[in-house]
Amino acid sequence: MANTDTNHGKRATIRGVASAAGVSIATVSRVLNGRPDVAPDTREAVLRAVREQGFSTNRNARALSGGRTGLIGVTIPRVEASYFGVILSGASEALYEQDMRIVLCPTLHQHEREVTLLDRLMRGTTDGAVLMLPEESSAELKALQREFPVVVVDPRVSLDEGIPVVSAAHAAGARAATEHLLSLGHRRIGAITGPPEWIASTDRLDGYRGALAAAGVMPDPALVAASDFRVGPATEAVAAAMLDLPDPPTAIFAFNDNVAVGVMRAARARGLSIPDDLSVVGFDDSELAEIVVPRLTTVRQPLAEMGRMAVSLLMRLLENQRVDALRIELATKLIVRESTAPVAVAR
Amino acid sequence: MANTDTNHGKRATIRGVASAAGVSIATVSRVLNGRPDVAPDTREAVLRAVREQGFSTNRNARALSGGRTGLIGVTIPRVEASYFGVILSGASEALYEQDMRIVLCPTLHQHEREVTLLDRLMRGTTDGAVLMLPEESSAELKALQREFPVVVVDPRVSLDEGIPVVSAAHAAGARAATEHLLSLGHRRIGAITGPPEWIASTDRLDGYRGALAAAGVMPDPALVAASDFRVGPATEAVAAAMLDLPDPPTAIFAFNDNVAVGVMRAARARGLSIPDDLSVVGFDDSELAEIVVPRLTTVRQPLAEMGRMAVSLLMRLLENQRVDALRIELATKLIVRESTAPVAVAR
DNA sequence: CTGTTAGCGCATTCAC
DNA sequence: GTGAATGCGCTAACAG
Repeated sequence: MANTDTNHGKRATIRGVASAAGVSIATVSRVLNGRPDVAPDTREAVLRAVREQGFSTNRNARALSGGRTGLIGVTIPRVEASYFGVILSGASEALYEQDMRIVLCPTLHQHEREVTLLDRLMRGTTDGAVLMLPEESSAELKALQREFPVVVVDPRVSLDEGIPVVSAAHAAGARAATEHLLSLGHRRIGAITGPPEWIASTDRLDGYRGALAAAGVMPDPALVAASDFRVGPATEAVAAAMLDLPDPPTAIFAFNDNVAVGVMRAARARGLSIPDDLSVVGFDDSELAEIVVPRLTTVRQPLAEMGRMAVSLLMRLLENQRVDALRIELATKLIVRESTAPVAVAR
Repeated sequence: MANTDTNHGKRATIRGVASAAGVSIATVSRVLNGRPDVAPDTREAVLRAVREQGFSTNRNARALSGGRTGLIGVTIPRVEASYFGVILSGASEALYEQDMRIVLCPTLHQHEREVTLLDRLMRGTTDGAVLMLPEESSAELKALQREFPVVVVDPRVSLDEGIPVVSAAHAAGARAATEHLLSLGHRRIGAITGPPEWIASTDRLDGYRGALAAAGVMPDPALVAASDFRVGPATEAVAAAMLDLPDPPTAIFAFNDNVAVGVMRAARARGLSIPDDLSVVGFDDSELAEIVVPRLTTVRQPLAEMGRMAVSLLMRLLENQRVDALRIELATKLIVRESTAPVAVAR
C-alpha cells in the first residue's frame, strides 16, 4: 500500500511530510523537535512541507514512543468555586503558553477520588500534576512525588519538606491587614479565623499577632474566634458573639471574605454601621468584595499567579529533576476599599 | 530481552498480564474491552492477573491503535467565572462517571484561540468536544462538526440546525419571572436585556412580552432597555434612566443577576427601597443572588445539568452517529427570595 | 473461543 | 548530516 504524498484523505503524518520534503522520517522528527544537527536547507524544506500539509505531530504517538504526553493533570476540589477557578485559570494560561494542555480532575474534596484520579493520571496519560488542596497526607504525597512530578498549590495543612508547594504569604498578608487597622487608630481588633488546623488560619494568626505585638497592643484572647470559611449562620453567630462582648472590638479582621460577609451581616443586624461603627477587613479579594455594600477592604491573594508559578515549578521539575526552591510563597496585597475607617473618637 | 513476568521495575503491560495468565495478549485485550467472546475461566484468569499486577491500559497506546482516547475537550471562555464553572462541573461529573477525562481549553473569548485549540483537539488528542459560548459562526461550526463530534452549550447566538446544542429554556424562564411579577399586581414592569444580538436577550424578551400579552398588559417600549450583562456603571446608568422615567416601573426584570445588582444599586442611590418601592427579578441564580441584600428573586438556569446533558449527547454522538434530538432545552426554575413584593397600593 | 500478524505515528539508536 | 531499522503498548482483522 503506497502512501499518498498528497494529503487528501486523512490527517497528515510524519511520513507524508518526509516524502514531500524528500527526506526520511527521522530527519523530519529531528527538525520537529528542534534538534541542532540538521542542515539549514534540509530544515527549510521540511518546515515548508509541514506547513503545506498542515501537519502537526500526533501527541498520542509521541507519548507512546517518546514518553512526553504534553498533558498535565490538575486536581481541583470544585471547579465552580471561583477561588479555585482563578488558580486553575493561571495554571491553564501558563500551560497554554507551553503548548501543553490540562487534564482536569475535580475531586469534590474526596480523598478517594483524589487517589483514583491520581492513579489514572500517572498511568501514562499525563507528565505531571498540579494538586489543589489535596486531602492527601504528607506521607502519601511524598510517596507519590517519588514516581510522579507533582506540585501542590495552596495546601490546607502543613506539608513535609521535599514536597514542592506554592502558596500565598499568609502571615505577611495578615500583618498588613492588621497594620492597616492599627494605623487607623484601632486597638481592639478582633480576628475570626478559619478551621484551626489549616495553614490559612495559623499563619494568618501569626501575622495578626505579630502586628499587634509590634504596635505594643496587648492581645485579648476574647477577640480571637474560629469559624469555618463559609458564608452562613455559623459564621454570623461567631461574629455576633464577638460584637456582643462587654468590650467589643472596633474592628474585625475576618480571615476570608466569606467570613467578612458574615461579620457585616451580624453588624447590620445590630444596627452597627460599617465602617463608622465597625471596620472590617477580609482576605482573598474574591468577587464578593466588590459586590458587598460597603465594598470590602481585603487582602488579595495572587491566586492566578500561584497557578502560573505552580506550572513553572512543575516544568522545571520535569526537566532538571532538581530544583533549588521547592517551596514558594507569593506576596499578597492589601486592597483598601470602603469597609475600613478611622476608629470613632468618642464611643 | 525476555520480559519479566513479575512487575518489579516499570508499569505492568498487557504482555506481562498475558504471560501471567497464560494466554495471548489478544485475549487480554478482549477481556479488557469487555468483549463477549471469551471463555469464563479465561476471563477470570486474566482479570486475576490484571488485579495482581495492578495493570491498567495505557491510554496513549490505545488511542494510537484503536482510535478512542478517552479524552473530551471542553472549551470554556473563562474558567474563573463560576457561571461557566458550573457548566464545566456538570460536564466533568458526567465524564468522570464514564471514566473519561476532560482536556480543558480556556479560550478567553478569543476566536483565534478557539480555532487553534479546536485544531489541536482534533489532532488525535481528543474524541470529541463540548463547546461553551463559541465565537465561531454557524458555518465554521458546521464544517467542524462534520469531521469531529461536537456539542455546543449555551450558544450566544442562534445556530444552524444540525449543530447539536443544549441550552436553557430562556423564554419559559422569562415568562415565569414576568408572571410572578404580574401575580404580585405589578403592571408597569421594566425589562433590562443583555446585548440585543444574543439569544439570551431575544428569547427572554419573547417570554417577557408573551407573559405581558397573556395578561393583557400593554407593553411600553420605554420600559425595555439593553445593557451588557456585567455589573458596572454602564448597567447602573441604564437602570437609573428607567427609574427616572416620568412614569417609572414598579418592578424590573433584569435579564441576568449582574444587571439585577446594577438595578438594586441604582434604586438605592435614589432612595428606593427594595422590594417595597421596587421589585427586582434576576436571571441565572448566580452566587450573587444569595449575597445581595435583599436576597434576589431570580430564575435559576440548570447550568450543571446543561453540562451533563451536553456530554451525554456527545457520548451518543460518539456511538450512534445519529441522534434524534440534536437540540435540547432544559427547563429553568423561578427562585423566589426577598427582592420581590406586591405592588404598593398607594403610590 | 483463542492465537498470529500487522500496524497506529512517532522517537531513537545505530550505521553510513 | 542523514537514513534504515526497531519498538512504545495496544487494537484489530484474520486464521485456526
